[in-house]
This record gives sequence, C-alpha cells and structure tokens, in this order.
Amino acid sequence: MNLKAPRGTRDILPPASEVWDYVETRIKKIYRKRNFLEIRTPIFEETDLFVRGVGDTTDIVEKEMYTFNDKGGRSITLRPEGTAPVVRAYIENKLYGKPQPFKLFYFGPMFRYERPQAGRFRQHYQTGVEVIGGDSPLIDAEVIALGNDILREFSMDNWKLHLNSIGCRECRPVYIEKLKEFFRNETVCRDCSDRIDRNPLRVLDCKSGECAALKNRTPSILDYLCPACSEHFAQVQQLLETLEIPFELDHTLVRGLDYYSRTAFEFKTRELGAQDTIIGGGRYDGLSELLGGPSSPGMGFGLGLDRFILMLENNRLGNLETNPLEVFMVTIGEENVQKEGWRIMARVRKAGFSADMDLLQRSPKNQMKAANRIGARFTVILGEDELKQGVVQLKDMYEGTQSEVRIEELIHALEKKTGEGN
RNA sequence: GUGGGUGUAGCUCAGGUGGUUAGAGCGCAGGAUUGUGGCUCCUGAGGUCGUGGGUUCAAAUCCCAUCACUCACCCCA
Repeated sequence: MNLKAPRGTRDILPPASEVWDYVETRIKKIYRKRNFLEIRTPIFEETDLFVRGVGDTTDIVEKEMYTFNDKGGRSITLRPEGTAPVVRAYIENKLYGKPQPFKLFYFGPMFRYERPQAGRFRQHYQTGVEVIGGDSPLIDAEVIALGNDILREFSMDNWKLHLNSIGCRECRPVYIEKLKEFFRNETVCRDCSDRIDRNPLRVLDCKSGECAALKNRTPSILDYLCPACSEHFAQVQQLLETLEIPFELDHTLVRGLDYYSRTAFEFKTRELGAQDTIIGGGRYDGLSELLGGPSSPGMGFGLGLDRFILMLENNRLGNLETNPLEVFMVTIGEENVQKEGWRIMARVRKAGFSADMDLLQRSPKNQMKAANRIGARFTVILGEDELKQGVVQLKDMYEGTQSEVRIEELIHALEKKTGEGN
C-alpha cells in the first residue's frame, strides 16, 4: 500500500489508545472536581478568528495554519490552538450572562503546519482550561494550581514552573520601546534583527548564541510593570507560595501568541528534548474585546497530550495496567454448541464481565491458544457433553485449574472467583 | 522553511570491495492420533529491498532526485 497517514500525523492504536483513554479520563475527573465544565468547539473556524485573535505577526498565523477555501468561498482554518475558539463561543453564546467566572475545559486536536520532530506534530492533541469573566489573581493561581495538580496526580516531578508577567496595554508599550532601544545598540542574530521592530518580545526568547548572551543585561519587563500589573503579579506569586507551588521567575518567558497579557507561565520538563513545554498558558484580558465581545478578561492553559503521554512513557508510567479480558468462551462442537456458547457469553457480558469468543471457527486447541495470547483470565468451555448436562468447564487460566459448574451457577462462580482475587 | 542522520518481512536487525532462488530471531497461521493454553519440536504464509530515475552484462549494494521517519534550528503543546 502506498497510502500513508499525512506527514506529522499518526494513528494511535491499542494498547497506546488505552493509555490515552486512561489519561484523558483521569484529567477530566480533576477538572470536574474543580467545577470546570466541558466545551466542544468546531475543529475549524473562520480564518479571521485566528488572524485577529492570535495575531497576524505571530508564527502561527504567518506560516503554520492549515487554511483553505471551502466550496462556498469562505476562508476556513483548522484550529491551531484552543483559546480563541473558546472565547469566540463565550461571546457568541453570551456566556457572560451566566454566573461568572465561567470555567471551561476542552480536549481535542489542534493543527499546525510545522516540521515534525520529537513531541511536535502537525495534528497534535491538547486539553486545556479557560476561566473567563474575571481578572482576579485568584483565578491565575487557580489555573496554575490546576496544571500543577495534573502533573502531580500522575506522579510527574521532573519539571519546573516558569512564571512571568508581560504587562498590559498600559505598561507593555513603554517596555517595548525600552527593549527596542536596547537591542538597537547590541548585535543580535539575523532573525532577531528583523524581529526588533515587528515583535521585539520574541528576541528575549531567542536561543542563538549572540542573543542569549544578552539575556542578563536585557531590561526586564518586571521593572516596567504599571502599579496595577505589578500588584496583580505580586498577588499571584503570594498565592502560589500559599499553595506551596514552587516557581521560577523568568522574564524571558514570552508566549508566542499576541493575546496574552499579565501572567504567563509554562511547565517545562527536561525529558522531552527540544520540545520541552508540557503546559503553557496565561492571561488574555483583551482577547474578548479584540474579537468584538464585551470586556471579559480570561486565563487558561493548554496541555500537550502527546508530550504528556511521551513523558509518562519515559517514566515507565505508560505501562498502565489495562484491564485484562475476563472471560473467553470456548466451544467444542457443531453449530448448536456454538449458539449456546454465544448465549452464555451474552449472559456473562450482561452480568458485567468482559467476554469474547473465537470468531474464526478454530479448533478447541487453537481457541485455548487464542485465549491465552489475549491474556484472558478465565475460559468457559462448552462441548456436546456439557451441553447435554447443562454444565460448563470453568478454567482459571492463571492457575491452570478447571472445575465444572452448572450453567446457571456460572455468573455466581465468576463473581466468587474474581471477588477472591481482589 | 534550514541543516544532520536513517529507510531490507508485522517487529528487531543480518546481508565486506555490485553477481544468480534476499536471510535470522521474535511475532502471526497451522500441526505433533480421541475435546484444553503457556514449554518444546515441525510446517507454512508474508518482502514493489521507501519511491522514481540513472550507471552497469548485472544494483538491496554505486550516483541523482523524491517521499517518509528521526534529531536539531525556528516556534510552541
């Protein structure tokens, strides 16, 4: 076959898909415990949403979007990130009329046209939260704490929380001027000399030798925050200290999207090679207005599930015990026996056990073989003789023991055996 | 978008300096006398040697291109 999954995409097959399901389910529980509710937004949106929301000078919009015209001539874009769609939905559905702040979570694929590498895909999966309708530092702390909780819940500890404030519409322009001034008098790399005017904050993030060398002399945004932002940021830090969540101030942390304001944070690990951000987020107080909505400050994060699961696997936490098949039905005989076996299996399933049987009309021996390879806990064997007597052989595949039970006693016997095990 | 590495059965890999029917282990399918797994033994299926060109009497092997994977840059989840 010469058809392949497109570059940067992949199939998630069993047993990996079991791990994904497990992770998603467990994260969802954490959200629900904190009274976050799910939102599902379209996988594609009008292109303009991202151009306006994410920012037209960002890398995402400039070169990473999957954009196309649909048959009606509309410009459509596969969503590259989750926040702008959620805020769009918030405005469109007038969620500001509900009790505030509105706390949402989402799961789903995101699309970016990038060169794939470890932990980076063209279709990747994120889960994230957005708290919209409030600018209290309590919200910032709650969101960051939630990220912290998820990592802890999965016993991950090889990461650091990087924290910064990138100010607001009042103070950031002042800082940006200072920054431009500073960089103009220094030598920066080729990419960055272009950036100085268009998006000077990003120079801070540059890892190239000459730019990185400037880091400790570069003016820090934290020295230019207006009183309101400064106070807000101080409170966020205090709250994190109260919650005993360790963090590291990092004034070079600038998120790539334009809509961020004030608090910005990333949970980074050293285990994933160059793609080290596992959770990234921050506050976006102006986004709603940017999209034509009312003033509705918000705060959220995105968590990269591909990277998250990669990290779990690195720590051998990926070998999660998946539930083994409980019963494999083995029939020995003609059609009448198979039919009765089928009925028995249906009853076993109805009683709450997972059950399967041979679907290839194999010999008894090969049915047993199959049961063994699948890892079934029990086999229930039915032959002509058993059928006549109304019994089955119940075999414990782990212990190799086998006993005869009446068909009507089977469920009871299974319950007893599995009860003993646990 | 830029640079490095890789590309032989489902998986992990062998296949010096080009030479005839491309191999192994594992896995998969079946069998080793009456209706029973795991161990052992036997048998079998399965390969456009990533793809397309080129050099050559002859290419998995050399050259070019292309695609994919991978690592890094860039950027982020």
